[in-house]
Amino acid sequence: MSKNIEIMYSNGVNLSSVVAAEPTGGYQTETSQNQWIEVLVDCPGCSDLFIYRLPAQLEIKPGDILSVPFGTQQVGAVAIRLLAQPNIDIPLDKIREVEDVVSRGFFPPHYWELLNRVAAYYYTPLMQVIRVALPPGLLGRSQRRLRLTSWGKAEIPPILNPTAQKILELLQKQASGDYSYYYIQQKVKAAYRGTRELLRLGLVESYLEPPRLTQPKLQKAVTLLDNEGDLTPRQKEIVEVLRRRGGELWQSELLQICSTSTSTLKALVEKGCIVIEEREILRREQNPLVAGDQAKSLTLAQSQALATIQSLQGFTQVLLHGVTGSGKTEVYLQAIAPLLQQGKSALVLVPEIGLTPQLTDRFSARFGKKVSVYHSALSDGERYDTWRQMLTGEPQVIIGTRSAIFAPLPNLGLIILDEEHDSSFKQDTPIPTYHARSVAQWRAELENCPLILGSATPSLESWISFSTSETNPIPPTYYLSLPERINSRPLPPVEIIDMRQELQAGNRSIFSRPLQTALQELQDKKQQGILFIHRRGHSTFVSCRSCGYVLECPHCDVSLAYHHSEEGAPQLLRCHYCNYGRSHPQNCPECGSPYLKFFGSGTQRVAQELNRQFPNLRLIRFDSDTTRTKGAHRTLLTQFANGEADLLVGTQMLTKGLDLPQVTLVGVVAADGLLHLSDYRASERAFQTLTQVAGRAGRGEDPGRVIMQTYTPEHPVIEAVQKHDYQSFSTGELEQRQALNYPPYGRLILLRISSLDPIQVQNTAQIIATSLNRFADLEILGPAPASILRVANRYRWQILIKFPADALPNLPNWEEIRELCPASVSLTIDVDPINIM
DNA sequence: AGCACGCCGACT
DNA sequence: GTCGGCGTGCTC
Repeated sequence: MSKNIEIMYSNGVNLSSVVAAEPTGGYQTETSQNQWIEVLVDCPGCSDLFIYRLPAQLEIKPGDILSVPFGTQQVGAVAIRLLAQPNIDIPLDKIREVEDVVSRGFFPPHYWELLNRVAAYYYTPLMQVIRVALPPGLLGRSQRRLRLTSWGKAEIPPILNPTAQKILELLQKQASGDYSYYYIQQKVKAAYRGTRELLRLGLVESYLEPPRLTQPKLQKAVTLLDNEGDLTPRQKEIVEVLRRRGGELWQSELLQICSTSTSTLKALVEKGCIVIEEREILRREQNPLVAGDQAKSLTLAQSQALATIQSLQGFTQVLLHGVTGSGKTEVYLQAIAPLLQQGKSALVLVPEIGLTPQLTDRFSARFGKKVSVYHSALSDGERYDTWRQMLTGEPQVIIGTRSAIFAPLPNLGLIILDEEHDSSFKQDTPIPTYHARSVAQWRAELENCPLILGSATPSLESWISFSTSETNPIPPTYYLSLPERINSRPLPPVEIIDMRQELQAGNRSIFSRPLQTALQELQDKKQQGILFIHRRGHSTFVSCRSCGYVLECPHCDVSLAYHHSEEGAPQLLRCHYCNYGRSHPQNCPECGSPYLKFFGSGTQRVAQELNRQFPNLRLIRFDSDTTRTKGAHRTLLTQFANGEADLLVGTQMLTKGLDLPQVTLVGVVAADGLLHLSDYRASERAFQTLTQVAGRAGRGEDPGRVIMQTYTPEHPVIEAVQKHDYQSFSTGELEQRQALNYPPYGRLILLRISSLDPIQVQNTAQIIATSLNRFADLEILGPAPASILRVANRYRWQILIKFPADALPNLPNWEEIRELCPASVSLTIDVDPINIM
C-alpha cells in the first residue's frame, strides 16, 4: 500500500531528490573542502534551496537548524547538504554567510524520509512539515520594531498628522514605548504614513530585533569537592548537608535547606571546597508524585495479546480491539517494559490532553522518570526541553498528542496509537493536514518497529485492513481481540428511552422519567454518574418569541450560543466558531420585544436544570469551558474521584478514555444531536462516541447501567450501541460506504477554498471544478458552499474529489490548480479529510 | 513573512 | 507634476 502511495504522489513537487542526500549517516568528515551549504529557508513560498557560505570556525552538518540572513531579516533554516562548489551561477558576492547554528543533531535515522513522505503525501512544502515536527521557538525570525527615542518620550510634539499622532500616543502609553511594526499595523490603519512622519521628526526609531529563540534554562548547581580546608562551623554544616544529599544540589535548594546566603557559599568556593556552575535544568510539567506500581496479572485474552506483541519482529501492525474496560493500557505497559530494558524507546499517542492525566499517571507509576509528556498545551520551554531530552537517546516513553508522532526518538522500539479511531489524530488546519495514524504507519515502517492501534471502536479504515484475511500481507498484521472486561465485569446494559413517548406522556423535561429515577437513586445510594451532552454552553440559540428573530454571529453564518455566567455577571452570547462574544440583549434587536427564548440545551443549561430538579446532587461540569486552564482536567477529575461530586456533566471530552471505577450510571441526554449530521462519517462517529461514553459505566466493583435518550430509537446506530455490537454496525456501515465509494473503499481529497470576497470564492471554486472535470478517473463533488458558508468573515466553498483507493488515478498537478486562485482566495488541499462539513 | 520596486489615481 | 495608495516579486 505505502509503495503505491509513493508512486501516486511523486508527481508533485519532488523534494525527495532534494533531501535524499543522507544527512544522517554519511556526514562528510572533511568539511574543509566544503565552503558552501544548501539550506531550506523558513519562508512561505520558498520551497527551493538557498546557498550560503560556511563561516570559518563554525561546523555545520546537514540536519542542523540554522539562523541565516534572508533579505533584510534573519530567519530560521535547516542545513540540507554541504557543497564543495556553488552549484548555481549566481555572483559569489551575493552569497551570504550562515549566522549561527541553533540546534544540532536533530533528525535521527530515517527522519528525513518520514518528513519527505508527509510533505509529498499531503502536498505540503517540506518546511511546513519540519515546523510541526520541531518544538516552537527553534525556527526564529527577526522582527521589525518601532520604539520612542528619548526625544519622542519627552517632547510635546508639534502638530502631527492624525495617524502619526495615534501611533505616538500608542507608544507613549506603553511603559517601554516599543511595539512591533506588525502590532502597530493591526492597531492603526495606514500606519506607514504616520511611521514615516515620526521617523523623519526623530521621535521614533525603527530597529530589527534578532530572532528570539527558546533557550535551555540554566540554573546554578553546587558540587562538593574533596579537599576539606579549614572551615568555620557554619561552613562545615553546609558541606555536611551537601555530602548527605549526594554531593550535588541546586544552589537554590541548598540555600533554602541551610537558610544561608550566596556569600557563605562564595567563601566555600574560595576555599576550594565546592564549585558552583550553571547547569541545564529540564522544564517539565509538574506531575504529582505517584506511587510506583507493579505489573498487574492479566486475563487470558490480555496475556495472549501480550505474547503476540512481544513476539513481533520489525515492522508489523497490530489492531488491539478491546471493549471498553478490557485493560488495553495494561497490555501497553507490559509491552513497553521489556523494550526499555533493551535500551529502546516507545511512543504512545493519545487523542487529547483531557485524558492524559490518568494515563500519564499510570505510565509514571510504572516507569517513573522515563515517562515524558509532549503536547501543545505545554509551555514553549517545556516542549523545547522535552524535545531536546529525546535527542539524548536514553530509553524512554513519550506520551503525546498528534504532533508527538514526530518526536525525534533515535531508538524507537514501538509506536502505540490509543483510541486510534479518534478524529483528533487528523489535523485539518493548518497544513500539513496529516493523520497521525498514517504518519505512524510510515514511521513504524521506516524505523522497522511494530505499531499498535488500540480501540474499543476501531475506525472502519483500520477494521477493514485487519479483518480482510489477505495471505502474507506486508507488513504482517495481527488482529488481537480483548472481548471481555477485566475481572469478568459485564458491559453495562443500555436502556433506550424514546423521548417521543415521554412527551406523549406529558413529560416536557429534558430528563426522561427513567433518567430522573436513576438520578434520584444515584443520590440515595451514594454512587456516581456521568451525564453526556452533545454541546457546551447553555442554549444553542436565542430567538425572539414575537418576531422569530435569531441572534447570529456578525462574522459567521451561525447562531450565537447563550452562556450563562455567574450570578450578577453580564450574560454572554458566544460564537462557537470564531469565539465572538457579546452581551445578551434585554430586547430583541429586530422588534424590541423583551421576550427572548433559549432553545437547545448545552452543558450549562443541563447543569442548571439539574440544580433545580435535584438540588442536593453535587455536580461538576466537564467541558472545554471549564477545563480551559492548565491543570483543570486533573483538578476536576481528582475532585470527582475523591467523591466531592456525584455527577460529571460534560461533552465529548468524557468519552476519551476516562477510567472512573466508581461510575455506575451513564446518561445520554440526547443521542440525536450526533446522529443527524450531514457527512458520511456521522454514523461512525456517533457509534464510536456513544459506545465510548456508555463504556464509562460499571468499570469498578459495582455494575453499571446506561440510559440513552433519543427521538429515533430505531436508528441502526442506536440499536448497535445498545447491543454492544461493533461487528454488525461495521458490516452495515461498510456496505453503505462501498455502495457510494466512500472511504475505506474510495479515497477523498477535499479542496477548501475561502476568501473574504463571496463572489470571488464562488467563481474560483467553479473554475477549479471545471478544470478538474478533465480527469476522467476522478469523481468531482461540488463546488458547494461549506455547510456554514461564512466563518470569521471568510466565505468558504469546497470541492470533494473521490477516487478508488486501490487504483492509481491520474491526479491533477496541484501547482496548476493553485494558479487558478487569485491572491485573495486561499486554497487548502486536505488529503483524506475527516471533517468535510 | 517583510520589504523593495513600480504602476496608477487624487492632490499641490 | 508629485505624493502616496497598493499589487507583484524577490530573498542565496
